[in-house]
Amino acid sequence: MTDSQIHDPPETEEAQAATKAAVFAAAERLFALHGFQNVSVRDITAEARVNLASVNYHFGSKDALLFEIFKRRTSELNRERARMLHEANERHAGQPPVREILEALFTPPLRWSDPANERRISIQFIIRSRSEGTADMREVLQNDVSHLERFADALIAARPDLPRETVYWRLHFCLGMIHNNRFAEFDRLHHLSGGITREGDVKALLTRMLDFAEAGFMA
Amino acid sequence: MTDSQIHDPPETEEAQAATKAAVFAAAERLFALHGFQNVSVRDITAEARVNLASVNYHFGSKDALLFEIFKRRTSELNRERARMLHEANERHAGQPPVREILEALFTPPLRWSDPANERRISIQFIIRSRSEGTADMREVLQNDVSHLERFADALIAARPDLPRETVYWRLHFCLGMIHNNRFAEFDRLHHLSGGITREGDVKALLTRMLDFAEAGFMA
DNA sequence: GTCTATAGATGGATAGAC
DNA sequence: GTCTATCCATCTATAGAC
Repeated sequence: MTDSQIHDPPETEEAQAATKAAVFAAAERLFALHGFQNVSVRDITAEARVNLASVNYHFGSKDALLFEIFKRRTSELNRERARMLHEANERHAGQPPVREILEALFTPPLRWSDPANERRISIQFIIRSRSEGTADMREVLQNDVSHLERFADALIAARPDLPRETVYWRLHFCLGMIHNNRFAEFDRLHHLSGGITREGDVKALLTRMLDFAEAGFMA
Repeated sequence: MTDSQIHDPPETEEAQAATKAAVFAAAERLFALHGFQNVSVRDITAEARVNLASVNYHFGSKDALLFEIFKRRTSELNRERARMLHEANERHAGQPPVREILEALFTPPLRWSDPANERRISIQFIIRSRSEGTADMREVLQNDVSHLERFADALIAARPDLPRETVYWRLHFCLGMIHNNRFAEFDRLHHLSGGITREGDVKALLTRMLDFAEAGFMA
């Protein structure tokens, strides 16, 4: 009679996945906009229109949810960068010039930053995790540098005349350029420049960044 | 120091000033090392070895304490930068070259970053306030750009051939280079490079940053 | 002025009903 | 599985004793 609850109906499973996805999306958005510590589990579940216990049920804890968002987005970003670096290697028989290496480093986060891109918020989340991340995230950032090593090696090969130390520092400067692309900094620049900077034009911004960084590497 | 000219009970006044200074120093240090939201009033008063109520008595609230540290350190930094820019102007009859303008922008925060400098922690506090600051601080950062305007104007005058928009973006890139000089990023770079980068040598780092940024501006 | 004790508010996590 | 009610820890801020 009332056996319909014994077997998991497909609707339930879909509803479960939908709930988890809603929590994930709401959390990423709120964390990216307001900071990790300024967003409570209650804020997330309210935004996602699910019940309060959903975060702990689906992810274990608030920190585990944070970490899962972090892992997914960084691995996606690293994959895109690695693919572009691979393509640059293929185009140039394993010896791409500095500009194309930097292009593989800059393009993915800038493509995500496009106002038309649904991942626009994800890159803000990633940038924020660099300064506000939990101990888990900081440990990953600290130890998981294999992805960056490939870029460092490529740059060293492209500029064998430079001391390796110099190349590492210049890579550090380039990363700083990327990490400064936060909403708040864009707004500040917009204000400073009297409104003539248009951060929505990510294609133009990419060219600007490449011009600046490539010249810096050639010094 | 200049407050000692008021004639009141010396011991009490000194003790009061000492307590306030101890709270200020402990707060700045803990905030810089662990982040604003991760440090409680209890942590601060314990570190300063004063009673729990001291923060509210001397500063009004935790946020007001944060804001007071922020105001003092940023005004000190801005003053040093303005003085160096002024000196560069005097050396070059009001038309300093790009490198000397950038030198006035980079030198103060790097001088503070020296391991031998007692303000080493202050610059970490300032950098952190850019991403974790309260609404008060963000409003100041957003609206108080008069200090940066002088640098932007000087750069525009030094490169009149460039579109103004380009100069603003390149200034933004330079600020990103500075803001990326966090302890955590230094550690990561140290790890990535196999230990060959020495961030303690701030004089060398300043030269590296100037070489990179100047070349970027000449593109 | 200093300090203890506590109010008042919030947040993460969970038990238990359904 | 979902959701409500609640526990418990923690924090800021403050009242009141001294």
